[in-house]
Amino acid sequence: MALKERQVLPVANVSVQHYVVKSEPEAFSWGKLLRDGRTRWDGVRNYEARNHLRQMRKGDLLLFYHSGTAREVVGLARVVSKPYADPTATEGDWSVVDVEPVRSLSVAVSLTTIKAEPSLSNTALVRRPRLSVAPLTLAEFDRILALSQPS
DNA sequence: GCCAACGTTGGC
DNA sequence: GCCAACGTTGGC
Repeated sequence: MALKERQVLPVANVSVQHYVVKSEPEAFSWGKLLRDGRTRWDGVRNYEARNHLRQMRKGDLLLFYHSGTAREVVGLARVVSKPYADPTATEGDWSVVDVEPVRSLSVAVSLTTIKAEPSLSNTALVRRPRLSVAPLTLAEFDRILALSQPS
């Protein structure tokens, strides 16, 4: 099932990297990204998260997670720019990428579901709850997408 | 709303 | 360079 998913993605090759990005829906929601069609993923002020942003390439795939009240993965997005300097930063050395939605997940995958899944016990969502931009292995990415398929 | 986790800052 | 204080994030 996850394989079938990947076949319909616009960019599907082995060099694609996978990440999870978080946002509180009150601050910036998946729905807003769908409406806007594209956004600049700015405001990251954590070095580890920034370094992940800097490693991103065009075509990399992002799971979009709602933190705070929702606590679920709700969408699939992709990186559509190289990393570049965050124009909202008044001091310091921060980076952004531009992001576009690919599609909403059929069923949102809750943090509860993710925590109950043994194969996902090492994900940043479980182990690094405060890290807002984190890499996923292909297996983790595929597993979360598989959990989003209605049975 | 609380608080644990944890990253950052600044005094020494 | 250590570490206490502080601020922020995000789960509960």
